[in-house]
Amino acid sequence: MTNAMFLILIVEDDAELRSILRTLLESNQYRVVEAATGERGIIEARGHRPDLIIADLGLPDMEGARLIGEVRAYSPVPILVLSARTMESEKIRALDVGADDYVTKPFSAPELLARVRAALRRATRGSDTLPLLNFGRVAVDLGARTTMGPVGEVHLTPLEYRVLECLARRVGMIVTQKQLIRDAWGPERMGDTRGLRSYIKTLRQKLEPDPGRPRYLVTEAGVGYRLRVDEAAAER
Amino acid sequence: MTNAMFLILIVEDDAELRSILRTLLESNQYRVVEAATGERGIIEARGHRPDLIIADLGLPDMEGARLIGEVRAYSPVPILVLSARTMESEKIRALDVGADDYVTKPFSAPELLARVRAALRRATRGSDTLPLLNFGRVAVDLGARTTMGPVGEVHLTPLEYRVLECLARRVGMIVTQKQLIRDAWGPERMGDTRGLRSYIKTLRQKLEPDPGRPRYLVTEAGVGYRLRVDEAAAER
DNA sequence: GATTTTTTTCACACCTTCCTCACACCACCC
DNA sequence: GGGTGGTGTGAGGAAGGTGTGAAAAAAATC
Repeated sequence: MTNAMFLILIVEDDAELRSILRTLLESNQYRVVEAATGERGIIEARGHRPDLIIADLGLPDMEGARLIGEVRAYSPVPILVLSARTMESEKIRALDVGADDYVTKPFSAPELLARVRAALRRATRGSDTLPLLNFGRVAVDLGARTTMGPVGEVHLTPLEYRVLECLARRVGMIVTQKQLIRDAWGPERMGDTRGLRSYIKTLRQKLEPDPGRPRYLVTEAGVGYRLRVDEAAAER
Repeated sequence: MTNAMFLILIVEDDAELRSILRTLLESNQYRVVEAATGERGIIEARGHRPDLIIADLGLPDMEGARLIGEVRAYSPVPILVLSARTMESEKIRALDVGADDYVTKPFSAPELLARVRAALRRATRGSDTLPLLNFGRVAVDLGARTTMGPVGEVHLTPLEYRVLECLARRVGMIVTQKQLIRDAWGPERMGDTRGLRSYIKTLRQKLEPDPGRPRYLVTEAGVGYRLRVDEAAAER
C-alpha cells in the first residue's frame, strides 16, 4: 500500500507553516489539499473526503472544536490537531469532541509523520471485526470477550472490557478521561476519575507484561490514556 | 450469490443519512426500501419481508427497542442498529431485545458494508449445523438429542436441551441471561432468572466433570453464560 | 387415578463486581 | 526545597448477582 493512496487535508491559517506541512507530506508521497480557514476546512472536508485531517487549533475564524464537531457529525475520518503549548485546555476540548491525536508546536518532521502513519493505520485497519489486541504475552479478543494469557484464560469483568473497548476503538490514538468515563460509566459520573484510575490499574495488572512499567496502556498526563499495539501485530 | 437477491429496509428519520445509506447500499447492488418513522418501519417490514433491517435507535416516534421487539415477535430477520451514542446501556438493551449487531455513528462506508455482509451471511447459513459438543467425558449430539457419558447415556429433559442449544448456537461467545430466557422460555418470562439458574445447575451436574468447578459452562458474572469447548475439539 | 417425570419456586449462603478511601508517588512550577 | 495537580496503589466494604438443596406444582405417562 502506497502513501499516494492517502489524501490529507491541512487546515492552517499560517501560510508559511501550511507550506512546510505540504512539502513534508508530499515528499512522503501523500496527496495534499489545503484550507486557510475553518470555514473552508469544513467545505473541503465535505468535498474531497480526505483520509486524514490535520487542523490547527488557533484558527482566526472559528473555534477548533467547532471544526472537529462539524466533521465528526458525519465522518469518522482521523483528525490530527496542531496546538501551541499554551493551549492545553483547548487541546483537551478538541480531543473530547472527537479529535484523534495532537502534536504540539513546534514539532519535528519525524514526529508528525509518525502520528500521521498511526492515524491512517487505525482508519484503514479492519473495520469489520473488533480488533484482536496483542499485549505481548496476553491476547484479547474483544468480539468474543476472551483473554488468553500464557497460563490459560485471564478473566476480565464487564466494566474492564468496557474501558478496554473504549481504548481499543481508537487504538494508537488518545482517549481523554472524559470520553472514557462517559462511554464506560455514563454521563452522570463525569468528573469522577477515581473509578477510572482503579480500572486502569487492574487492566494493567492483568494485561501488561510489567504492570509497573506500562508498555501498551500508557498514560497521557493531564489528558487521558492511549492504547498502543505492537508494530508487528498491527500489520496483517 | 449476488447481492441483488437481498432486500434491505432502512428505518431512519434523518433524510440526509437515509439518502446516504440508500446510495451506499444500492451501489453495492442491494435492493433498498426506506421508512422515515418507526411506525412506517414496522409496516414496511411486514409488507416487504426484507432480508435485513437497518434501524436508527434515535427515532422520533418510538423507542428503538420497541421497533425491534415488534419485528422480532414474528421474524428472525437480522437487525442492524445505528446508534448515535457510544453508550453501552443503549446497545445492550438493543441486543437484548433481539438486535443482531450495532454500528455507532459516525461510521465509515466499509465498516457498515462489512456489518451488512456479516449479518446476511449469518442469516443465510441458517441453523443447519448443530455442533457436537464435547465435555471431556460427556459428549452431546444436539441434532440427535443424545448425550453419552462414561457409563452409558445421560438423560436431558427438553428444557435442558433448549438451554444448552441456545448456548451452543453461540459457542465460545457470551449469551446474556435475557437472551437465554427469551429463547428457551419466551419473552413473557424475561427478568425471572430463577428457572435459568436451576437449569444451569442441573446441566453442570450432568455434563461437567467437576460440577463445583465449571470448566465448560462458565458464568460471566453480571452478563450471562458462555459455553467453552476443548481446544482439541474446537478445530475441525 | 396413580406414578413418574419435568418444571417452577423459595430462601439463604456465598461470591464477584464495583466503588471508595487514604496515602504514596511523580513531574513540574514557583 | 516546598508546593501543587495529577496519577498509581492497596485494601476494605456495600450492593447485588449467583449457586445450592429441597420441596411444591404442573405435566406427562401408564
